[in-house]
Amino acid sequence: MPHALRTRRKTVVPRRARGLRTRTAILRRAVDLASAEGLEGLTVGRLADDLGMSKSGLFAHFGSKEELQLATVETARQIFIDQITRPALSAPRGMPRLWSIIDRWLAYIEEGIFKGGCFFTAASFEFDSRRGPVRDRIVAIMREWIGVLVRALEQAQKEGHIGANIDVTHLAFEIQSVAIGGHWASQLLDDPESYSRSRAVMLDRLRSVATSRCPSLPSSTISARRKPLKAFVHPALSNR
Amino acid sequence: MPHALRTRRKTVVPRRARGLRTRTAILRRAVDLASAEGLEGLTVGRLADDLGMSKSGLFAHFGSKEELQLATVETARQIFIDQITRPALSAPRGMPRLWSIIDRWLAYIEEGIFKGGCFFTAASFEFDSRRGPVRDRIVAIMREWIGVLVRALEQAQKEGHIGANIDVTHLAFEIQSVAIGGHWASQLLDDPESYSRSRAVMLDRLRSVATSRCPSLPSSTISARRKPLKAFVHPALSNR
DNA sequence: ATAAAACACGAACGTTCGTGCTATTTAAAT
DNA sequence: ATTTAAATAGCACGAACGTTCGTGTTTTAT
Repeated sequence: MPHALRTRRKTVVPRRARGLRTRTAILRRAVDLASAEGLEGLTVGRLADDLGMSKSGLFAHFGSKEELQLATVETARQIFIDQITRPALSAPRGMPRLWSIIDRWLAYIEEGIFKGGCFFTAASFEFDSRRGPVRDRIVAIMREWIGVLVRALEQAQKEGHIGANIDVTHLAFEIQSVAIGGHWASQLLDDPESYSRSRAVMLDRLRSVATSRCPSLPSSTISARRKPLKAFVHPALSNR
Repeated sequence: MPHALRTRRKTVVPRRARGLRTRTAILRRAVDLASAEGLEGLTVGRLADDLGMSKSGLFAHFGSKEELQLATVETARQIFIDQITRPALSAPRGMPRLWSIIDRWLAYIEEGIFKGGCFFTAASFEFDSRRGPVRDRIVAIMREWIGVLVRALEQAQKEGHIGANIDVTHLAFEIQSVAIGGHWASQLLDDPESYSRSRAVMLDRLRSVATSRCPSLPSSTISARRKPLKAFVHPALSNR
């Protein structure tokens, strides 16, 4: 809901121990709420009630809703790094590290900690047709994420784990697409197998580009027949 | 914005020539606006201004915002059927028809008629964490769409165009994922090659499951090196 | 031509939102 | 213990939203 005169306040800088603690608590809750109801659906009043504090008290920590959203995005990014990309660095370069990233990502979502699935997938589609700093930040983080995938693939190529003729950008796009597809099937269609489906597809794709020098990947689960997605056939198309 | 007591008005039934004409004009514009700014971002006042009529005058055609949203969704579905699935029926069953569906879908989006890309992709992610009739309808239409893909794949299998051991549900999920991925790359990252990327991936996947009896598919554009997705590398991950 | 029905408009409603201003509480520093 | 600044609360605002209502205007039916 854009205001006629958007007054954007600067971030509130001076902060002591207590303030920093509540600020952290606010943001932790904000990420959770925003993953479920979006960064815009996350209202100041709602968030304040949820934490048992006043609207204005909470608001004072950020100075504007936009700053709150930016801080929430930053917090989500930090969680993602702590839970997924950084731990994956302990895996050997190349395919093992790539798979570690993917597997941790899927496992983290599958745990269902955030009701709304992947925070950034939701944020991507919420802000893809808007303007301003929040969108810009989300775009930058998503480019960063694609960069992580591409780099891991390039390393796998350099290690000889995947063929030298493989277009890694292409493959990164496929991986990202299937990840988003999992979000879609899970959140919209309530498909309980959505993420295992994503995992299986990614595994299949990676296996198809792997060389004999590639360290072993987890055993494929594709061969096992899985339940079909529930689907209705459009009447106009049912007549052969 | 949920009201304490949601008063849901019945649809306004009695309608004659003039009313039907303006109603059609409203919905045509509504689909366009909603594809860009979402079904919720589509406000009654905004839409009315856009069409040079009064809020209340427009509102009277639907009785509630929810009914307006439902009618908009229905209109979008009809456009989709008219532009994509129905014309594709003229192609021979099996792989040609499947590719006709996919190609028309991508071509229609690529024309950029709707600023917000694919209406249903946007709507899917906007309503995936909500409740109510609008979400339910979107889910049903998406299941219908998956059904179209699965059925086309099954026919291709029956015609011997693709291998009998192929899991068509799996493949339909991949196709849908890559389509959504194209939307993502186009709308969020402003990647001008996004949809041609989607097309290339789908073509590649279909080619990999095609038999020798499969009628020819368009020539692949994959081999040609394409520009990489713009990406930054996360500092924490740049250290090997 | 006239009555009835359908359509459109303007003004106002109640609510929710982000935001600003001022007072009060809390915790740290002296 | 007193001072001082940060942290929170209380209250009110203007704007935008969906919605209602009374009234005028156009179209259709008789």
